[in-house]
Amino acid sequence: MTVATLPTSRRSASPRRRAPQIIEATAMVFAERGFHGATTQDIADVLGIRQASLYYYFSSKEAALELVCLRGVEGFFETGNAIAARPESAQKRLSLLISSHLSPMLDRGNFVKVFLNERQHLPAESRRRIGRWSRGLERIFEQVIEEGVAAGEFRAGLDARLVTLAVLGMCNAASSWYLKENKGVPAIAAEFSNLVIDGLAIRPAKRRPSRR
Amino acid sequence: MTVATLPTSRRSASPRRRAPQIIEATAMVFAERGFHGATTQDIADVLGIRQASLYYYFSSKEAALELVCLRGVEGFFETGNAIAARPESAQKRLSLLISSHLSPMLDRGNFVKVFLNERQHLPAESRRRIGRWSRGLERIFEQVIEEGVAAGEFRAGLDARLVTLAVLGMCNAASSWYLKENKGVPAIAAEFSNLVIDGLAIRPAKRRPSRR
DNA sequence: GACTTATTCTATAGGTCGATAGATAGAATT
DNA sequence: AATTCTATCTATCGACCTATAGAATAAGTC
Repeated sequence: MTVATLPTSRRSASPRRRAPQIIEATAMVFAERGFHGATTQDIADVLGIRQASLYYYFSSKEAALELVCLRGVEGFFETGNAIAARPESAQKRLSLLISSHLSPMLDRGNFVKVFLNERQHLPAESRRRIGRWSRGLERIFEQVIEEGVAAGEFRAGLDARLVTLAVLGMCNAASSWYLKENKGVPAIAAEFSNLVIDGLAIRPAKRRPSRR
Repeated sequence: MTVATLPTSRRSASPRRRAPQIIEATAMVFAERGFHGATTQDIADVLGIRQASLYYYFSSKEAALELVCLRGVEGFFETGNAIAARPESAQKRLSLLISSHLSPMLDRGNFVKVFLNERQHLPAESRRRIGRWSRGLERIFEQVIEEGVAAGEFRAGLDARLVTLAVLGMCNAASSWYLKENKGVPAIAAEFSNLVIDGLAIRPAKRRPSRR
């Protein structure tokens, strides 16, 4: 005995080299069929391995969901915060928020989708932990909108909470159709920004006496 | 033969009197846990009956989902069409569309929620059938928006498809938070309409600085 | 009160799925 | 060459869940 084989701290060939692929496949399957609708067999099929082999990479199906969800939210809050803190107009910052909220759909669409649709199935603890991130992001939007009102950029009297929910709902919905529709993320972001900032109606000549 | 015992056409005490309650409970459970996350036992528990007794009311869990989804979409298309056909401005009609799209959440929130989130798990045939309704509604929004552009009410150059998806995403998202937030449907509809028609920004007071 | 119809029950078959245990093949390390 | 570590495999258990079959009860109806 004696120390014999040092607990092998650094060494090792390269542990879990395939982990990224495994979690990618998991995200894909969860995104497609939902957490409860998907079986671990489905995931294994995508990877071409046996169902039981997955448990080398995660300890339970729920743990796998948590991994996917985490990669689905990571970054949102931080970049949101950074944008909100910029010394620019509320309009500009809101546009940037919308754009940055949409952009992860390019490279992590499945992760985001799973986070949005399946986080309710997380075990209580991690659900609440992840829920905090979510609410934090809402507050960022809400605050920028309120600042816009205070600065006289946005209409007075609007309900910042409702507007926040509207904008986030609009953006989040994109995760369910952006693959089918053939629109680039920048185009979507631009159209959404225009809609939120300026609306659909034409500016000048407000409301002509409805002369038909 | 002869007529013997008339196939009991009218008579009978009153068949499936409890059916409405059963489907209501089903909608509630599906809305809460999702189709695959919910068990027929969960539904039975809500009703205080045995799991197997449910099969007197529906022939399979999937059939139950279809019933719920149908009540979740019914009416949307018809009332949408009626609104689109009115002889009013595109602005007004779009506002009405938004409002009528939100109102079923008052009395059939769970059905709408299940339709939105779980319809993907319907068997192929009914999913496509129900999908037609959905796409029909999208086209109604899209067309009203295009008419608004043609009539010079809405900005030229906007992407009617993207705007439609934005508006519907915004409205549909409400099904997931309208119970937690304490906002009345009319207030939500008003805020959303204002947002979509006029946007957040204050008009640069081009002409006539709205009297003060 | 006999009969019929509506509703719920008991019991269980049959299938699927998540998870564990232990073996094995191959690569890297010593 | 021997050893260690990574990754996957085989085999299987137990739990849960949908759905069926048929009995039992309740609620009218004649």
